[in-house]
Formats: sequence, C-alpha cells, structure tokens
Amino acid sequence: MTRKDPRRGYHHGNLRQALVDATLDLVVEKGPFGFTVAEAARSAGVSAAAPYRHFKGREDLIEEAALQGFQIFADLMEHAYDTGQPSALAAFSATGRAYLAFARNNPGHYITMFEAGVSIAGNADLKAAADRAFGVLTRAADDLSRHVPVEKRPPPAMVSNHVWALSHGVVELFARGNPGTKSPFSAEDLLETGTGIYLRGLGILPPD
Amino acid sequence: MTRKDPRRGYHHGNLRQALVDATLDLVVEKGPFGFTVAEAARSAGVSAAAPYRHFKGREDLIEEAALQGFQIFADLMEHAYDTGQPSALAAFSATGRAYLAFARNNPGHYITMFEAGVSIAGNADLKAAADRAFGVLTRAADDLSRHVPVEKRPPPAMVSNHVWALSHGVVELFARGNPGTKSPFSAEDLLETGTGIYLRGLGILPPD
DNA sequence: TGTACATCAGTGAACGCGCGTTCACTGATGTAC
DNA sequence: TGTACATCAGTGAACGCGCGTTCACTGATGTAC
Repeated sequence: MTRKDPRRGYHHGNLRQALVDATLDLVVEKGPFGFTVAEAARSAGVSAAAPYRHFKGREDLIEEAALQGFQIFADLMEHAYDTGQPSALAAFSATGRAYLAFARNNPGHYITMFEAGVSIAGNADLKAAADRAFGVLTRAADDLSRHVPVEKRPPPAMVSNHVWALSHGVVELFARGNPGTKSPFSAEDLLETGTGIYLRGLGILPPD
Repeated sequence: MTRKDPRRGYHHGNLRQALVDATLDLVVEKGPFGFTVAEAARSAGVSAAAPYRHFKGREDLIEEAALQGFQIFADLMEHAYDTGQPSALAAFSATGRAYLAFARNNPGHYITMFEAGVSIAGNADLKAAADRAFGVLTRAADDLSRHVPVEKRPPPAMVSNHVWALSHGVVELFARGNPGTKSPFSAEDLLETGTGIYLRGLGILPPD
C-alpha cells in the first residue's frame, strides 16, 4: 500500500514543501537575499545537507518557490477574470484587485517572483506560469479595449502593461512598510482610484 | 596651503568617492545584495580594510550611495519642473520624463535607493533628500490639479502617488532586462502613453 | 627654509563566522517472492 | 505472513570560501615654530 496519509511522506514527511514554505517565510522576514539554504533547513528541523535530497541547490529552491507563486497567481487571476464575466469592466477590475490581494496575502511568493533575482525567462516552467498569469491581464485589457472607439484604442498589450506597471509600483511602494514611503492612502485605494482615472482616460468610464 | 587639487586627496585621492562609485557599479552588475565591501575595495585598488577609514561599515557605504542618488534625483526633478514652467502640464510631464531618465542613466543609484533594502526613514539625510525629490512631484501634481474642476479633483498627493507608482513600476518591469518581461513597448513609450491616458482621465488633456 | 612632531590614510595579517555543497554512512520504509 | 533485499531520505562531519571587521603598524602628508 502506498502512503495512506499524504501529509506524511517518508521520514520527515513533505520536507520538500516544508523547505519551500520556510523559504517563503525567510524571504519575507530577511529580504530576498537574506535567505539561506542552511536556515531554511534549520527552520524545517533538518540538517543542512537534507535540502540537497530535494533540490539541486539554492537557486533551485528559490525557483520552486517562485514557480508555486506564479501558479497560485495565475489561478487567482483566472478566477477573478471569470468572476467578473460577462462584464469586461468587472472582469478587468477584478483582476486588478486580485493582483493586489495576491501581493498582500503572499508576500513571500511575490518577493521570490519579482525581487529575488530569479530569471523568469531562464526557466521554461516559470515562463509558462508567468505567461498564463499575464495572459489573463492582457485578455481583460483586450475585452475592455473593444469598448473604445478604434481610432483612439491603444494596443491591448499596452493597456495591460500600464496596469501591470501601476499595480507593481503600488505594491512595491505602498503595500509594504519598506521605505519611509508612507502614503496617506492605502494601496487598495491607490490602485482603485488610479485605474479608475486611467479607465476614464480611455473613455471606458464616463467622465464623471 | 590646503590641497590645491581637489581630485587628489591624501594617499589614494578620494577613496571615499571611489568606493561609492565602485558600489554603484557592483550593485548594477551583481544585484543589490551581490555587493560586498571587500569587492568594492578591490575594485578601488585598496586593501579590504581601507574602507573602514571612510565608512562605519557596509550599511554606511550603501547609504552614502543612496544619499547621493537622492540628491542627484532631487536636483534633476527640480530642474525638470523649472524647465516646464510656467505650464503646469509641461512641468508635470518633464518631471515624469526626468524620473525615467534618472532610472536609466543612474541604475546603480536607483538600485541602492529602492532595491537594496536601505531604510529611508531610518536616516535623516536620506529622508530629507527623498522628501525633496517627491515634493517636486507633488508640487507638479498640485499645479496640475488646479486645472481640474474642484468636485472631481483628487488630492494632489494621490495624483503624485499614482504617477510615482506608475513610473516605478515601469522602471522595474520594463526599463531593465530583469525578468522575461519583455514588452513590445519601450519604457519611455509606456510611461508617456500611460500618463497621457491618466491625464485625460483627470480631464486635463482633451478626450481626443 | 628647515626641522621635529602630529596626524592620518593606508596595509597586511588575523579573527570568527556562516555559507553552499559533498560524501560516506545509517536506519527507516517499501517490495519481491 | 515472513524474510531478504533494495531503495531512499535523512545525518554528521568535513571542505574550501569569502566575508565583515579589528588591530597594530607604517609611511606619507601636513603643521608649528
């Protein structure tokens, strides 16, 4: 009989995932480069050598964490998009909110994905998951663009890049305690109002 | 007579600045945490102990680099603002372009300022320089806001936060080769078109 | 102008540290029959 | 069901490494008189 209890694996039981989880915590606590394999092992309660049974090395471990992040992210984005259907506007807004919610609720993932120096293009799995996530954003932007008169309609990829940049900027500057960059406005407010004004500029929302 | 040639200091001649410059290069080359005091010393051609004549430690060196960055940044922003006067719109656009130009031309500074984990709030000099820079952006947004009917005028600080977030997001995602995040559009185009649409949304640019 | 002294920016050796990684190993788990 | 064997996830010790930092030092530069 093969393992009846999937929570417990061989010896430790899911050491692989425990290491990924430890990585996510460490990266939040000590910054994207404060993370060390040794410390991840320590906090999973195993020897420093154990991680090498599951990962080729430090880079491999971080990439796995980032990969899981992109997969969760893509799932959330897709779900948000579906939730907003059939309204292009509702779908678009929902993906924006999902972006911010993901960054807030999964700071470890967000950091490994965007701040830990992982090369997305250098790893086919990562690339695929990242493309899936941003594909949703582009699709949402595309749907929305159809409501804009052709002659003043920017390319959908451009719209999704604008929104992505705004979202990422808001996350980096205002969704974390990082710098002395306190804002009187919450990240959620900033993203909501920012995209609102932007959509008015596109002519999708009424000028009031 | 005190030093007639300010380029050459004592022994090395401006070791302090040479170390800062080395830091800026290293941080671009190896990422915000790939930087080490030892390597900065090496590339300045001095022993590993020498930096401690000029800086209290690693953190102090990075903070000096970031401080110089904020000062240059603030100067550029002020100059851009002045250049655009008396048109509020021209001044505003110029500061946006200055932001991106600074990030492009001073990647080392930008990294030490925003990605190296330096706490801006924790250093009074840094805080002052950062406030000066973002004060310009807020002033530009404030000037601009006066052209918006009061009832639909968002707080100027909110507008400047929007623009800052968009600018930062564009820099992080599209102005560097970092991730697999290639865009068919240049960072300059994205910022220009993005703020253009945003300003239309504010009712400052005509809807065409 | 010359000399004696003070200052100070560097050196080189040394330290303790924690890291990433490898390796031979061991003991628990799974499997064939 | 029991036994012999294979597999495999861990261990613990060891390695070489480069780092940040300290320290006593030295030799160049500045300064008082």
